[in-house]
Parts: sequence; C-alpha cells; structure tokens
Amino acid sequence: MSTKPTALKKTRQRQQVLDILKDAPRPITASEIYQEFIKQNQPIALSTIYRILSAFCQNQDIVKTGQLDTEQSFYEIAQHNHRHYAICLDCRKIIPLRNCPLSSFEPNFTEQFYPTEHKIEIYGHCKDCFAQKSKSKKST
Amino acid sequence: MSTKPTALKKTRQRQQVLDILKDAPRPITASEIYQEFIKQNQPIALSTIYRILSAFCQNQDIVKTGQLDTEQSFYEIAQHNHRHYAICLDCRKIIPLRNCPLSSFEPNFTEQFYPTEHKIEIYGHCKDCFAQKSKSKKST
DNA sequence: TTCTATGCAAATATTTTGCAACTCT
DNA sequence: AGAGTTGCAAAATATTTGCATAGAA
Repeated sequence: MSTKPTALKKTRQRQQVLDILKDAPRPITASEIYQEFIKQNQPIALSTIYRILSAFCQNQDIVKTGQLDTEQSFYEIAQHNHRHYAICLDCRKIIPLRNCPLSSFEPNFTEQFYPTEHKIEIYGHCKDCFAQKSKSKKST
Repeated sequence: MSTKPTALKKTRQRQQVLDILKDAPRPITASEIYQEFIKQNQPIALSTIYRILSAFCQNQDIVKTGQLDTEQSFYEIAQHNHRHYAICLDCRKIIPLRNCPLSSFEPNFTEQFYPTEHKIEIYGHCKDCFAQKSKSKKST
C-alpha cells in the first residue's frame, strides 16, 4: 500500500489548486475551486481538478469530507484537517471550531475499534441568522 | 413555510420503506432500500423511494446523512438519530456507538452559535480487520 | 370524486474515465 | 526522451423531475 511517496509533478494547475485550498477558510468543493480558476482567468478542466484532488488525497496533502444534506464532497488542506466545523442551516456559513471534544472519548474504544480519524459537524443557527429569526417571528 | 403538517397518505410503499428503515441496524442508502424491496418481491420505482425519503425527511420522521468518502446519502429513522457510528475503513462495517461525547462540548457555543443537531463519525479499523492486518504484515 | 402518490423515462448534477496532446524533469 | 499530466468528450453514479396513471381518503 505505501510503496512509495508517489512524487507528484509540479504543475501550474496543481500549484494553484493547492494555493486555493490554502487560502480557503473552510472546506470547499471541486466546483468552487473551478470557479476560482475562472475568476483568476486561469484555464483548467473540471476533470483535472477532480484528478488533482484525488491525487492529493491519496498523498494525504488534503482531506475529503461530506456534509449532512448535500451530496457534494468538500476538500481542505490536511494540516487544517483536525479542525471541526459548525454549519449554519440557514445561511450555510461554515465556522471552524477551536477545540476537539473527542480526545476524552476515544479511549472507550480500546480493543473494540482502532480509530484513525473522525469527523464532527455541528448544525444549527449562527448568531446572525438566529437574530434574524427572532426579529421576524412570522416569515413569508 | 410551516403552513401545515402535510399529512402523508399511507401507502404500501411508504409503510414498507419505514419498516425497512426501522429494521436497519444502521443508516442505509436509497439503493439498499430498493434492493430490499426486490428481495421481498415488492415492486417499486427507485424514484419513488427518493420521493418517499425526501417526504419523510421534511416530516422529520427520518434523517439524512453522508459519509466521509462516498457521495451517497444514508437515511435512518429519526428516533435512532442521536446515535453516532464508527466506520471501518477496511470492510465498511458501520458500528453504532452508545454514548455521545458532545454534551460536554456544546455549552462552549453559548451566544455564538445555536446548535440543533450534530454528526459524529469515527473512522478506523474494526477489531476483525485490525487482526487481519496484523497477521499479514505485507499485503499485495 | 378529488387530491396525492407512483411508475417510467428523461433530465440534472457530480464525479470518473478513455485517449490523444502536452509538459515537467 | 519518457513518464506523468491535462483537456475534452463521453461514461458512470446518484438524485430529481414531468407527466400520465393509479390509489388513498
């Protein structure tokens, strides 16, 4: 399985995908990355983005995740990985959390399951949307 | 938005989807539900399953989730909802957890975010697969 | 009867793949 | 030069939708 570090060649497309992910304050989709290329007037094929993301994932440079009620996949730099998020169900904002509550939990697994990673997502309403809702008790 | 409780009609298909979900020991996909209909020799269209699942979700009878590296959605009975899972990356087994580590975590949010639900998934290797791996140190 | 649900087929959306052309090293 | 990478178009998956028919209330 871990035969070799797979040495990926350095290309404009790969460098740029990496830059975009590094700049992203939260996990983003292949499509969002594509939009960013377009915004920057850099040509690329969507399929290339998928291939790059897939290669980086295997290389453990980035991490792939999902979300409760979307089918799309999100990607983020691996170093940001052990970060968890709160997701606003109203405005879809993604807020990084600072602490991980799972350290005290994992020991329970001993001998039953050997965890390598985990994912925590909190869904609810962000401060702003909560305020909005309180104001207009009856919506359209 | 919440004009009315939407009173869903009781049909064979809906009843059966519900039964299948109730029997499921873990969240399952639309496709798995479809397979189950076939196994039971009950005719149904896959699109109907999707529509039923979608209706039940809106009705809060069931809950939709995703998984780290699949694009498919999984569904489970709402009453099973506040359950979390450990997922074996080798055999894909899904193991329900008994406790939820988040109760001690949520208070941190006060005033910043108003959580309504959350999702926790632990990925790793189950007992069996871990044993397998230990035996054959070098794989193909 | 009336309104909703279902089935089928076609449409979307997202991600993957074949293959020829291209680009790092 | 040679292996790995990209772009394009087409395929594969998962999910959704239009519309006529069937079924529940």
